[in-house]
Amino acid sequence: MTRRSYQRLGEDARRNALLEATLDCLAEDGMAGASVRKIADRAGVSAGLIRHYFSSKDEMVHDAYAYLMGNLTGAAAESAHAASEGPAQALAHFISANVMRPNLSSRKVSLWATFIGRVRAGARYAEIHRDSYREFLDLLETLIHPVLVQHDRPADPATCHGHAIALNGLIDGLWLEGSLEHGLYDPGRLPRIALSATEGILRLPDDTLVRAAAP
Amino acid sequence: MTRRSYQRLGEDARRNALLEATLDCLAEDGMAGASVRKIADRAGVSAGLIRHYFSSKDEMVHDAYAYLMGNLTGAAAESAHAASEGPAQALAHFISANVMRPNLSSRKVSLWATFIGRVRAGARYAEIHRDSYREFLDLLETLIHPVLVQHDRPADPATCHGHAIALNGLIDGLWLEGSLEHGLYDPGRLPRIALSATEGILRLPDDTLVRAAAP
DNA sequence: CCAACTGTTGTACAAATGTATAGTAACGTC
DNA sequence: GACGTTACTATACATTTGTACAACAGTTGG
Repeated sequence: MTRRSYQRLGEDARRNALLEATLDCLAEDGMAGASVRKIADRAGVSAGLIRHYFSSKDEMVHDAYAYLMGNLTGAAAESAHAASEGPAQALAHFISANVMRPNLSSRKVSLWATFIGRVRAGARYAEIHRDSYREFLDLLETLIHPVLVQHDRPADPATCHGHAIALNGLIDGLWLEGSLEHGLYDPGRLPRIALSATEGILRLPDDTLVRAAAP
Repeated sequence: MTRRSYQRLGEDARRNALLEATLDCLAEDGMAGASVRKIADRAGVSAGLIRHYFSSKDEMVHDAYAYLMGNLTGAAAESAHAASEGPAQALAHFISANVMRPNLSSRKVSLWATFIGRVRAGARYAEIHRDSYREFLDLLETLIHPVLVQHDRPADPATCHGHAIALNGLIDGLWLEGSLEHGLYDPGRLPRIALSATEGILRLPDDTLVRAAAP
């Protein structure tokens, strides 16, 4: 019996490769099709290895969820951080980034939805969801507040929180439908729609954010 | 060998029972856990019967998706239709209905998300999604237009369409997070948040819709 | 260059899966 | 009340699943 040759990888490299392979399989075939054998195949290792890194398949899938959400929020937060011309620009860039590539991606939406479908029944999924959602809301609130102050709009915590909830809904929904590429409209219109809607929700003068987002 | 006694049901009754059982199983265990045996158990029939009504398990799941979406949009459309005091009230009721029970339901969101996760890879899922999304957008546009006219706001088709996209995003996102019961805020606040945000997006005077929705 | 460590492979196994099919019994019809 | 139709049950079968485990080989330190 000849045995496959292989390369020993460090703890983290192999772990990440397995998580990426898990996400690939999940994006293609959903929970039903992501078997340990397919995942191992995709990662270029044998099925048995998975249990060397994760105590069960479930644990691996949970970790893959947390890994995905970290990437998603991280990418959007970065583009807000990169904006240096005042709070309106930071908010505008953050919102735009969420409805443009690379965040706007059918693969990412598919994964996100597959996991969301498990939140109700799986306590661990619910935990990861709640954490990433809270992080997103907090981020939004800190971006909204200075913009409201700048335009002399009410900016008490309750108002900010309500606005953050509404904006998160808007972003989630637009990101979702835009990513699914159903061909009902051009996703290129999304940033403008999102910014204009945000101006309305926050009762800012028209074009405040649209102008801030322009290059 | 004693054989289970049973009752012969009409074509439609049994079909619907199987679709409901499918949704129940999907809501609990996702695609991975919804096996023909579990579904048959839940419906109180033997596993073999499924193939008498559906040519394959996949076909049954597809049908269950279409069945679910029909119910969701139908319920919201009804509450808009029931409003008889002008266009603002119809729009306000439609939006409220989408972020309140019975549409606000963790079971429904779980199902919806599980299906959305399959849209990318399954052509039939994509078709059902596109159809139900288009129906929702059209419905929104016909509700928005008279309200804009009433308040002397621009109401050309392009503007209406953009507003419908934004509103759909807002509704989707709020419905989703509200249904997941993560405990980060009180879902009872959602109708007010949704209506206030809609006023902003459509640039209507404050409280126009909030007042219209009041009993 | 050898020895110890452990990342990695391959195989084994019971349980669960979708489908196929033979046979049974409930119901409408005459 | 016998009869034919068919909704329905039960069993069988090949595949796939998650997990377990023994054997192997790449790597590191001496």
